Amino acid sequence: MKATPTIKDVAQRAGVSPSTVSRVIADHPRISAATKERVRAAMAELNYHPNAVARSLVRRRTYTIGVALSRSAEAALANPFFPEVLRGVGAVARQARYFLTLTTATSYEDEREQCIELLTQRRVDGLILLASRTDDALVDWLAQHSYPFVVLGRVPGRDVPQVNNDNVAAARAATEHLLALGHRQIAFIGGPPDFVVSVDRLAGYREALEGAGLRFQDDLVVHTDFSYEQAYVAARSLLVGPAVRPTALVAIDDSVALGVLAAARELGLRVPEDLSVVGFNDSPVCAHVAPPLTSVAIPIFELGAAAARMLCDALDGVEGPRKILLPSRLVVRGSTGPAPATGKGAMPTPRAVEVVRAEVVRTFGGGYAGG
Amino acid sequence: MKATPTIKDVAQRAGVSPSTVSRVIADHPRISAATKERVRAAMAELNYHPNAVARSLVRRRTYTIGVALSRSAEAALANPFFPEVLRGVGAVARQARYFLTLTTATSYEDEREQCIELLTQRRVDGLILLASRTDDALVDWLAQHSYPFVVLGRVPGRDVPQVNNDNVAAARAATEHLLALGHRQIAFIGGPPDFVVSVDRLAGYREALEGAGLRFQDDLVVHTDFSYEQAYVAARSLLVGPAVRPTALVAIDDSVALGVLAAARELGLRVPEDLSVVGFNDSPVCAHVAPPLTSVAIPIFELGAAAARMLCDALDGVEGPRKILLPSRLVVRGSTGPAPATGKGAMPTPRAVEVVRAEVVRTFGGGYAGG
DNA sequence: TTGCCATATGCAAACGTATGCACACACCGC
DNA sequence: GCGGTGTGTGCATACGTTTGCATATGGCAA
Repeated sequence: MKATPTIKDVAQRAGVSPSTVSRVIADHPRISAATKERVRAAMAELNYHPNAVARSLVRRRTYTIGVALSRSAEAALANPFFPEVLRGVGAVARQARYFLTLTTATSYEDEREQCIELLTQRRVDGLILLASRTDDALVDWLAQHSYPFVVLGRVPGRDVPQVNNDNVAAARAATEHLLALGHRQIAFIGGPPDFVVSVDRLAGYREALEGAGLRFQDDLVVHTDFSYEQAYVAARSLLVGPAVRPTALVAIDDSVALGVLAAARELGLRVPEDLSVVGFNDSPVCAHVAPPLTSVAIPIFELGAAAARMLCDALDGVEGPRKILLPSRLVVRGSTGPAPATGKGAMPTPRAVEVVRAEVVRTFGGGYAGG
Repeated sequence: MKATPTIKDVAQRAGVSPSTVSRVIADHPRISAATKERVRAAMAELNYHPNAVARSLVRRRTYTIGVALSRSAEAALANPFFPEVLRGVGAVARQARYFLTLTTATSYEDEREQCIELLTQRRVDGLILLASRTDDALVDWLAQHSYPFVVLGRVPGRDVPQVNNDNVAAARAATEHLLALGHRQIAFIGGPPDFVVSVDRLAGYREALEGAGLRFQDDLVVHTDFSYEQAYVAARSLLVGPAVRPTALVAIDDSVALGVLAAARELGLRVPEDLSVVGFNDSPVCAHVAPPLTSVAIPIFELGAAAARMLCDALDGVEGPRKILLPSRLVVRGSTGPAPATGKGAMPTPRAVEVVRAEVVRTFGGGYAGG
């Protein structure tokens, strides 16, 4: 393979100067049609392609954005979140002529280091990062050095560009679904308490309870990580504990809900007759387990797409909203049903929701897209 | 934010020339310890970071590798393949001081275009790509232009650098496991026939049958895509067809196996009493469905890591194998059991495998790591 | 003819770094 | 005192583009 042709080779071949070739590449209006054609012919003959590195150097733009997703436990393997958000980011980025560079780290610190490296070395023009913890040193650093970035998730108390789904509304809707089915003892299995998503979903759960005039009970709430195994343990403790056994349960993630299903099966509890279960994320597996899992569908692709749109706009100097909140959908399947009749006169079951194969979908939440 | 400091600012501050600063960055042995210290102090004071773009231009290396995974149906959402292979690639790449750029495309053609763009524009030093189809125009193009690349998968009949798991051996082992349980009517649900993985796993299935003295029967083989829904349809056709109903089934993917489980449930067939099922990939969900799914575990992380190692070595001029074949593990769970006794005198069940909660793991396959 | 404007192109200087070569200096042995 | 060797640093130039400014050319009005 001979040396890659440069702009000079093309210039020589077309009988013009390198600057003219450069202007042809940019489709400059002051270059005559005849010259453009001749130069383009030369480029084709030599199979010339502009060197992106050299362009980046002089334009001071790489047209690459960094994506940091691995920093969260949510991006774990079983979770469809990771590839789906990347699809969304990629679709918009490509359309806006940006490339993607991503970090792959195992620890929070390593991830932070990689992001800083990407920006200080000017390998990327901006960053999209998944923010999960309630306090995040990287976000502070980025804001302080005024690097362009967009956060996927919510950063409490900091006014930074962010895209999120309305987790409070989502959890409220999930809980209200159970309330509407007549449940009164509703438990909540949350994630680590230093995760924003845990805080928000717990808040939504609480709002729904209090909105229905019920008391928030500490002993119906348990925190785990996002794993199936931990959820299994947590569910057992909730279901065989000394307290009144809950008839319904909101799980912070589908994998957690699967752990709950396993625990219930083990304890001889039927779902949904004895226990209703709601999960989050509407991962593909929800439709494929027995019973099919009722779950809150998060618009993952759209989250990624919105974040990319926001960042690309900022980089291209286009005005736009700096905060976006996307709505979710409750997908009702077989794992939720009417509350069992209690011994003492049976709570009324307001109205049964169709729970068979057909999925009942409801949309809710979203908003705050102000500048 | 003031302008980013350059090597010249550091030089001025340290009272040396830019070239000396450059040599300090590279830890050149001919720079005195005193000078090095002074320059490093200046770098720290100015918060200087070398500009990667400028370095790339003059070194003619970006220290970035492109990763193209979205080109395969295998990389679909529900599939843990995608993030896991990326983890493997990322771990090795980072260690070798390379960054990752990835393509996100929806079509095969778009993906091809993006890869070519990455290489011709010199945005990346090399490419790792998932090759799934039996014929692949991109692989030809890469080889012809002698760009550095490594294929994840197998490219039949082309001698290109590649990393793969031994799909023939894996499918053979899965089938032999069923044979050992006494099954004689074993069906196979494969993927699209123009996928190498389909061809290889079918070949392994066939080898196992013929090794046991059984005839390969066309009507026990069905091709679908990798989706749950299509698998459900295919499984129904196999299980209610006019032919003798199979007592066991090898599915090309876990999602396909889940579709089979659903079809069986629907038809009132018990698993594993009436039908044994084996899947591929050992995705996390396998352990969490009822019955837990026996599956062939592919070393996905290791595939990614090996591919990255191979590419980085090639880029760094290090000698190494150009083909790697990794072994797989059969993870036996509850979805496979002894063949049901036939009316006419019952096939002997050679030996029961432990199938309860505990997982029986066996390793097999692998090889061909020659230069 | 002169002057002026529009159009089309070239010149040269950037962008921030790496590196071959020259050079200054000190030290050494003869 | 000389050539020789080693050590530490600077000078230029190169990497492949983009772009502000200058300039050449032609047409046209005065």
